[in-house]
Amino acid sequence: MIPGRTPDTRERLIRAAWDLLGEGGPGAVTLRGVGARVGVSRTAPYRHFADKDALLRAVAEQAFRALGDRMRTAAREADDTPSVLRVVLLAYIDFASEHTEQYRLMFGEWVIAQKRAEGDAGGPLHTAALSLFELCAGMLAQGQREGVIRQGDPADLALLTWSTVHGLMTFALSGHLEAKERGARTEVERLVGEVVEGLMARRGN
Amino acid sequence: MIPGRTPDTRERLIRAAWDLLGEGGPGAVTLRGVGARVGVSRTAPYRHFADKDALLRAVAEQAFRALGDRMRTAAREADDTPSVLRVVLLAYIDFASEHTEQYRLMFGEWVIAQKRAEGDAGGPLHTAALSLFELCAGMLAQGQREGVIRQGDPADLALLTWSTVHGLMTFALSGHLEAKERGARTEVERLVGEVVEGLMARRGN
DNA sequence: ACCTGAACACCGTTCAAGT
DNA sequence: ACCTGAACACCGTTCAAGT
Repeated sequence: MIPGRTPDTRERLIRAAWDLLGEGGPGAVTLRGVGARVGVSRTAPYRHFADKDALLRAVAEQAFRALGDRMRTAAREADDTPSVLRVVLLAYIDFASEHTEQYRLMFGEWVIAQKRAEGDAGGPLHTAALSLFELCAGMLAQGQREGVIRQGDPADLALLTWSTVHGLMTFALSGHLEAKERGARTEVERLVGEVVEGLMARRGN
Repeated sequence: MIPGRTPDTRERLIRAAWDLLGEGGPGAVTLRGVGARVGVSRTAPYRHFADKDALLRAVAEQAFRALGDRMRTAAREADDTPSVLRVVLLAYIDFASEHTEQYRLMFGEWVIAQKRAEGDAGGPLHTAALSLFELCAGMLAQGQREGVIRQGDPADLALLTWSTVHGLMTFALSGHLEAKERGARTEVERLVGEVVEGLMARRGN
């Protein structure tokens, strides 16, 4: 009688797609496989989602939510602004490293067409991405008020910072970075430190 | 009798795949379609490539070559170092904007598994990416010697710069950026300017 | 309201056979 | 050396039919 006590089919389909994606990449996510894992027929998902992309969109939304939660939780654990920035960015790359396939779903090639299918602005996918951006911009604006982050449009700083971290993550995941040095994770961590360093206000400026 | 006078089937298959990719995205590239465009059967490509991925790898290699040529040509048109940096980065985003699908092939999700299939290091895909990186690092090192680019490991600077530009491009192409303001191209151009600004040496440092 | 099974159109890939 | 046609296993998706 309590709604949501046992996960309904819709929720279980999303979970199954999430797991299959994480285990075997995009190629491993088939409606047949998702149905089988949940214990329904291969056409059952069509009762809950318009098509395969709609199911994957729900997975991406959940990934955005999980990443946002993780960043906000990390933010609560630090007190001063430069450290909170570093901690949040590290939480970001940790999520991307642990959930590689979900991360690629959020920012990869596939998502562009999906946002258009959602109606460009206003869709949950766009809202979720915007919320992450605003979290980042808000932290930078706070730091500027405290005088520890350098001047400039906080939206520009946030976009540039996010772009750099995303770019680093992309190169790390694609192996373009890995070849240079063993331990891509440590390498990215160090470079994120440099990014934060570059955001700090300079004495007398 | 002159070898390469008329393009052979292999070359025409690559060209057809490049065109289909550009016109309709990854979904439009099918071995059947490629064969049809060239005027051979759908199984003919297997006489020239091990499988579909091998054909796409050849397309990616050509894209890397085209991007490299474009950057080097742009570099020759500018004289002083700060301007050459800006010009080369703009050539980069121009290529990415004009050949969106090919650009995604070079740095998207697909390429990771491919590099592994190539044998991680030493493969043409990895060599091509490394060559672009070294072009960027070389320009920065030259600028440091001239005293116009700030201190730091040129490899780090190159990686951070490239990551930022690639990240900006990703967000622009994915529409995450586009929503904020009309004219994503102008926006990216302005932000690339900020990136170059951040690389300049500061007086007295 | 939710699920099923059969069917359809489309893939990549293999292989025996042709020139 | 290069190409072909038939065939196979696998997709997403539709639809009439069941409870």
